[in-house]
Amino acid sequence: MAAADLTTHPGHLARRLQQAHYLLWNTMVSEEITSPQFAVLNTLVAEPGLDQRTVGERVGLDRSTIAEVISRLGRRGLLDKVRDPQDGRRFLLRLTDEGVRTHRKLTVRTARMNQVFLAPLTPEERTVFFDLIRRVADAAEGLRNPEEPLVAPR
Amino acid sequence: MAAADLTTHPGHLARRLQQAHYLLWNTMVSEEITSPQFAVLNTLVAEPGLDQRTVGERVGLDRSTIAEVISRLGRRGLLDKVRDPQDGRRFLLRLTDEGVRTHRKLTVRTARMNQVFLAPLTPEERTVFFDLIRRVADAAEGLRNPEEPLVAPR
DNA sequence: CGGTATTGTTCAGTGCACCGACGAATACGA
DNA sequence: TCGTATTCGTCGGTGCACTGAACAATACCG
Repeated sequence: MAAADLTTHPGHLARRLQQAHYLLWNTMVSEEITSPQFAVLNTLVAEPGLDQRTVGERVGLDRSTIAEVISRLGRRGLLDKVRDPQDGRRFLLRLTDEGVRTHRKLTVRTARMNQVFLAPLTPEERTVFFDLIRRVADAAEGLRNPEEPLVAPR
Repeated sequence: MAAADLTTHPGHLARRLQQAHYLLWNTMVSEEITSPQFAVLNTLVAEPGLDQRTVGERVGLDRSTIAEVISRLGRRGLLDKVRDPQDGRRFLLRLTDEGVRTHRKLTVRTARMNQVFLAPLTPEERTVFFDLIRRVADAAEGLRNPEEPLVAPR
C-alpha cells in the first residue's frame, strides 16, 4: 500500500548518478565520444591488439554492446579491426593515430570533469565513495558467475 | 600517453553499479517490470492523478523517456491515462487495480533484493553510501538548472 | 579422423536515456 | 482581445545495454 522512498533504493540512486554523469560528460568532455567509447579507447591504449570479447570484459560490456561500440569507433576511423591470422574467429583491435590523438585529448578533459563531478566530496569522502561503490558492484557481479548458482528463481 | 585507471572514474563506476543492479533486479524482482517502471508505479501509488511530466520529474526521467515507459505500462494494463478536463494538454495518470497489485508484489521483492545488493556494506556504510551518491548526483543536477528556486509544488 | 563442444562475432528484439523539433492547448501581456 | 510565450505531449534520431539465437572457426575427444 505505502509507497517506498526511492532515495533509499540503490538502483534508483545508481541511475540518477549515471545520468548526472552523462549530462556533465556531454557538456565538459565530448558530444561525440561517449564515456563507454572512451573506456574502450583507454583499454586499447594500454593493451593494443586485444580482441573484442576481451575489451568488453575489461570495460564491463557484453558481447553485443561492445560490438556496437567498436563498430561506431571503427566508422569514425578511431580504430582498426584485423582478423587474427592465428585464430580466424577473432578480430584484433588497434587504435589509429587519430584514435590515439582523440584519447589523449579526452583524457585531459575527463580529468577536469571528474574534478567538477566530485567537487561536493572531500578527498577522504572520494576514497570512501570509490570503495563503497566498487565493493557493491564487485559483489553483485560475483553473484552472476558463481560455479554454483545459489538460487535460480524462474 | 599512459592509459587512465578506470576504477577511479566515477562515471565508469556508476555504470558498473547500475549494470550490477540491473542484473540482480532481473533475477530477483521481475523480468517484465523494470526498475524505472517500478519507480513510476511507486510514484503513482503515492500521488495518483499526476501528469506525465511531473511523474518524470519525480523519478528523474525526461519527457521522451517517461512517455515510453508510461506507454508500456499502459499497454500492460497497469495504468490509465485520461485527458485533464481542466487542462487539455495533460494526461492524468492513475494505476489500475492490476497496477496496484503489481506494485505491492514488487515492493516486497525489491526490499529483498536491496538486502542482497547492499549485503557487502555495514549499516553505517549504507548510510554513507546513500549520502555520498545523493550529494554528487544532486550537485551535478544543480549544474544543469542554474538558479532554479526551490519552487513550491503547484 | 570425424563428431561434438566451445568460442568469437553477429543479428533481432526489447527497453532505457538523451536531444531537438513540432503541434496543440493554455497562459500572459499589450 | 489578439498575438506571443510557455507548457505538455509526441516524433525522429542516436547510443547504451541485455537476452537469446544463429553462424563460422577452432578445440577437444573417442
